[in-house]
Amino acid sequence: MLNNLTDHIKKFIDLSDTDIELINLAVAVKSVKKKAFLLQPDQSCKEIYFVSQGCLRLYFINKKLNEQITQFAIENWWLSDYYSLESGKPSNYYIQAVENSEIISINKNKLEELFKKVPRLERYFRIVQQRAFTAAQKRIEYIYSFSDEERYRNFSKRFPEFMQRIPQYMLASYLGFTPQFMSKIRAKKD
Amino acid sequence: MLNNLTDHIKKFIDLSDTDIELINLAVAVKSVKKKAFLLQPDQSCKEIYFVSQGCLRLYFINKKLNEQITQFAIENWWLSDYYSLESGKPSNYYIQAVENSEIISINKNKLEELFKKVPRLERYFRIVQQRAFTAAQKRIEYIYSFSDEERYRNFSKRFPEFMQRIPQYMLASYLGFTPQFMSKIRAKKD
DNA sequence: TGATTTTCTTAATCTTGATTCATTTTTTGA
DNA sequence: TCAAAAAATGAATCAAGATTAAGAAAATCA
Repeated sequence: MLNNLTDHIKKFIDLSDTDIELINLAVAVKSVKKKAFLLQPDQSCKEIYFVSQGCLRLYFINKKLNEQITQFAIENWWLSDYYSLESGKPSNYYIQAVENSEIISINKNKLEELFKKVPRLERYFRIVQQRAFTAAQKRIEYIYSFSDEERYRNFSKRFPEFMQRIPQYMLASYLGFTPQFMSKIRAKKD
Repeated sequence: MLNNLTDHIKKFIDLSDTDIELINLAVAVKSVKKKAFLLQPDQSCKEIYFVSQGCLRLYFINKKLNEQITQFAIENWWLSDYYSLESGKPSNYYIQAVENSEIISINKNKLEELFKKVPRLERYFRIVQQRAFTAAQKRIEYIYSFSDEERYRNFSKRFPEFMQRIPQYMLASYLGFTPQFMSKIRAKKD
């Protein structure tokens, strides 16, 4: 549903019918099956992804050869490897669908053209980026404030619905500890 | 020097002389003595800060009553508590000068007015926020990729000049470990 | 629906970095 | 310039969470 994107944008800026048409011409809608990849290491990232429906994860393989998830994206979130996108360098990351998902993508160059045609979109993305940055900061604050066990309990209190949607080992990875440790703390009390 | 700010902006977007005037009218320049505070907990954060000269740090007091630094800002970096800024809620953070510094501040409301007069600034801040987010992501990647010792060695290789500017205990705090542990790994080899 | 793959659990041992407490070195400011 | 405060070091003990190695339970799919 293309509307999911423009509806989201309308929460932050006004859009004329022409604006909406221009946006819809610039984007592409993809149905992505669970476990399918939108980005793999050594590809350079050319697009940003808006989750219209479903869930994506961003992860890399660390030195111990485990998957390390650094972000999830659910409905109304953007996801990309901005480092690769900006630098043009090959990514270290995978972007993979955690569920069957509907994704709206915009190519980097098309987005630049779109900014020229609809300059107010700069404002929308400024706000979106600021929020993403704020969330990343909060995450760093949490990492340094709480023990792994506390972060797990905290997360399960704050996002009980989301926990239903993903396997536990993915949450363990996102929180930065092993599935074994997660079992241990879950066994204590839940 | 007001020029430091407009010069930085000009790296990303074109500015007319009028734009520059409007920007300079909206901002305030402050000389900030080492250890002076720009923000303290329970105040709500009303401004964003651009470091024209010097160094700022953003930190909070964690549950163990230690200072936890989450960001530094040196020349040409912006710093703020965006969470407090956006929500209007009282901050949990201190923003403090690490060195005698020259800081250019913009009040939140003045910035909104300025965006109306110079809409291209939305683009500048979009790019700045995207880079800040990318840096925060990289930081999270590092936290989960490397041991504390590896992160220390990594940091000292990548930013030798910056390490000269700040006390070691601040770097230990930023990297998330104790000064004692830092002494230990420095003693091994340097 | 049964076989295979994926996910979760348990337990023993090991490691990294915290804690505590004391001392030394460096910086600052009156 | 010297006293006080701030910063860095050292060593002993401790704890959170990793690792390793099974095995059990759930989900998937042909």
